[in-house]
Amino acid sequence: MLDKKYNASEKEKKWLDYWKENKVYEFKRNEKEVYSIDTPPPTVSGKIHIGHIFSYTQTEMLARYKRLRGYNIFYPFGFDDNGLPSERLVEKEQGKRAHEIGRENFSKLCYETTDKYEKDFQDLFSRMGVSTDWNIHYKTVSPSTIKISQKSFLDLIEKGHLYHKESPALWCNECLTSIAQAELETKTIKTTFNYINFTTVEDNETFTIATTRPELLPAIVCVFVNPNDEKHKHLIGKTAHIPVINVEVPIMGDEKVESDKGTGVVMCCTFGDQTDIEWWKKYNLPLKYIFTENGRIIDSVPIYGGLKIKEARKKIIEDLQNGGYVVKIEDLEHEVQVHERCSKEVEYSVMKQWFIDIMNHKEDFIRIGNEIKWHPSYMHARYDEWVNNIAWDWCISRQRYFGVPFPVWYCKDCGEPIFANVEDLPVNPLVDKPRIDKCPKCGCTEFDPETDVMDTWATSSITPLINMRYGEDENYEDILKPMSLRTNASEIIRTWDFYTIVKSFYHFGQRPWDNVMISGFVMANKGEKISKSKGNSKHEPIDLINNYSADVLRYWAGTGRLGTDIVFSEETLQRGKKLINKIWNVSKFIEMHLQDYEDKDFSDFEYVDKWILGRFKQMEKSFIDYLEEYEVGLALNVLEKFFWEFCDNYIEIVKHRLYRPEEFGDIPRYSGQKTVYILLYKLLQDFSIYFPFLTEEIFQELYHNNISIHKTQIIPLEYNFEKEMGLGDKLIEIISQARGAKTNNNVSLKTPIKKLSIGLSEDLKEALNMSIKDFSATLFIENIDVKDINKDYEIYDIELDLQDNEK
RNA sequence: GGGCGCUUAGCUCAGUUGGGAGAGCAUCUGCCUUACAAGCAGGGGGUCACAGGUUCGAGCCCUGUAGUGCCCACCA
Repeated sequence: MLDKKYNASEKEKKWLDYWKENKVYEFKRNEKEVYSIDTPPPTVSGKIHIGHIFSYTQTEMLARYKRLRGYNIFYPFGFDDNGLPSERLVEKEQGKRAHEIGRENFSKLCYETTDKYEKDFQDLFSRMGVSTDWNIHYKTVSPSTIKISQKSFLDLIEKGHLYHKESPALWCNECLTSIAQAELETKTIKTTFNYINFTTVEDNETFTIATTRPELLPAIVCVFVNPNDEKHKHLIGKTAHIPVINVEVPIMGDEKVESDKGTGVVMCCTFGDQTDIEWWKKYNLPLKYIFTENGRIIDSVPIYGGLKIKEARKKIIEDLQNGGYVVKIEDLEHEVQVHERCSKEVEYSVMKQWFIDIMNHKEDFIRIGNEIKWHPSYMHARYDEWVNNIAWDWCISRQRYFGVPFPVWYCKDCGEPIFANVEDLPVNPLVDKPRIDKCPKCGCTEFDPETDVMDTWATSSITPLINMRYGEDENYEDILKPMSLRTNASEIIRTWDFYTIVKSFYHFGQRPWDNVMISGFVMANKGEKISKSKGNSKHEPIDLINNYSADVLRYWAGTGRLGTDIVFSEETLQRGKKLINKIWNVSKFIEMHLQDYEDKDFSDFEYVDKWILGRFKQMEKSFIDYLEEYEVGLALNVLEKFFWEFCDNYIEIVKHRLYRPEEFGDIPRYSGQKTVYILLYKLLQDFSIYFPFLTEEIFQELYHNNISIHKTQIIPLEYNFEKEMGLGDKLIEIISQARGAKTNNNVSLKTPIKKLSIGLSEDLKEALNMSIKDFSATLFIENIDVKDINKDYEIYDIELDLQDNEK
């Protein structure tokens, strides 16, 4: 028998052990169709906050739904322990920078630290009831992942989509590495807008340029004006003299200059921004690179060499002012691009880097985006927007330590790259040697290893390949090309989703998944996103689980609409707690009345039973429709609404029949038993998506016809009770009004109704006749006076027996 | 400045082809009813952000404005 009260913490532990022991969520190849989910590997350097719980749980619910629909679920978890975030975590824990610790030791520390955090993550997700098979989980830095990532690299080399080139790249002089466009964030900073006078060499005409970055003057290679700018176009073709540093550069015209921005005259430096790079390429301008990799001016620049960028800015402004070249200085607040990992302003560097070709295949990436079904559909536009506006090939070189090494050496003499053989992977070029003993190009016998490591996203983007064990003897390539579903929040559409599509297209020429499901964000308050920097995540997931239970927290995570932000709300948790309590109580009630029940073929249902079965069928259709659109929250809405109606109306009606067979008859009682037997089973199945623990406990106690409720299948009801449904709803309205009459008289609902005078349509009269016993018992009616009318129904008079109340 | 969302009761949120404005919490009033007082029944509470437009009819469709969120651009 079910306990009087449901003890969540005790039961949740019990079923976690049970599921593990019985391998309920184990993935095994079988004849069933596979449904596969590519779920985001959380960064172990971060903390799991309720935002993660929100989106991961929604995915998990989908996995449970598909499992109940008979699919073989391939649902692995991964951990992202790769790259800079892990390095920064270790540096923070050690209180030292990576280069102080040394490459070998530092990598070791990274492995140890990430292992430790992974364990915590795994425990937390398990506690939430995540139905993953931990045997197929992966991490983004492990020998097998490195192997697959290097294999991916070599495949792209072979296919000609990867190239090594000296080219301007975004550079972070805090992290001392190049970064990709996708790793940029914007930040508002206060700076000054400096108006500086230049002169023409030819006729000594003064003109003014405005810049926020005067320290770039030594890097100036050209001055641009718009050829249609009446005020300035006469300058084109002349030569500009740059004050203080005393160099002369040409003045040229380009349409891209906006005459109403600043003074309408722009200096082009190598490099200050994206436009500089465009012009540098377009007009084949010289390269004057003036920054060191750690953010200083190179020594060869007179006066300013050796200064930090901001010191140089200050000094050059002073020098310009002293020379009388500064017209004015305005305070300015503007957005700059910063590295998302450290929030420091980025610069541009020019060095040899590995790039993946993006620009030549944008149309293919758009086409693949069109082949994927996006949930909700409007998220597709964000993907298109990003792909259409991307301006760079993807730089995957990082001048860091902890990451996937490039399987590459370079000839010491001619620089020819020597690639590792696929069968030797994984390789670490710092330790391993190339197979060949001399350079095929120049014959030199010495090689330098590539010291860079790959961008984190270069590996994260192949999670489908990691999942399918790409290129291994035993693999899942046959069932995971493409995977069924990718899930993530909207902010990484541009990175994770996009890069995964790029890789999948290059490796297989096809989409990586059929569907993408995008979740919303959890807000701390209205209009305030939860973020680490604000420290506004007030609730630790583990505390919430301990205080409320995993099922309750899952309820919160399972509310709301896909892709829509929600505010964390303790009231929603309370609501979930009440719902769970209600499910428990009604199950106890049903269990009590099924003690002598034997399931057998029976279709002669009582009228009211047909009504509730019909209602369930109607609800279940919309429940399933929502889930097929990945709307777990909306599905829960309709389920919950039905459930309360089931309790408050149907159970209240049927209980008399269940309690008193001598009064109602054995067959009507059996009809009620069969109805609650079927409906509780189906309700438990539907709720099991949201409350895996609670429903398992009840299922094992009442039905136990399977090793787990999570291994059962949802099979829609075949009954067709269209007619009973509509009329039944009307009868409920009448019952509700009669109950209202009692409440309005401040008497108990048990108070007998002496006489109910009511007018009914023909249909309703028939319906009432068919359920008259249930109807009377529910309302404690002694006498009904029924008239014929044209409309559905009308209550003329309710006469209550108020004697008890008057004493 | 651009793309895509959001704005509905005091709070948290639903509202699926345009026709009834809803749920939970909070609040008020009753009720111990052979599952459940962590419950049951009932009431009050909304110019559906604002302004126009289309339509017999708009929370829903169109245009604009404001606030807000994600992403991007803007470093002249």
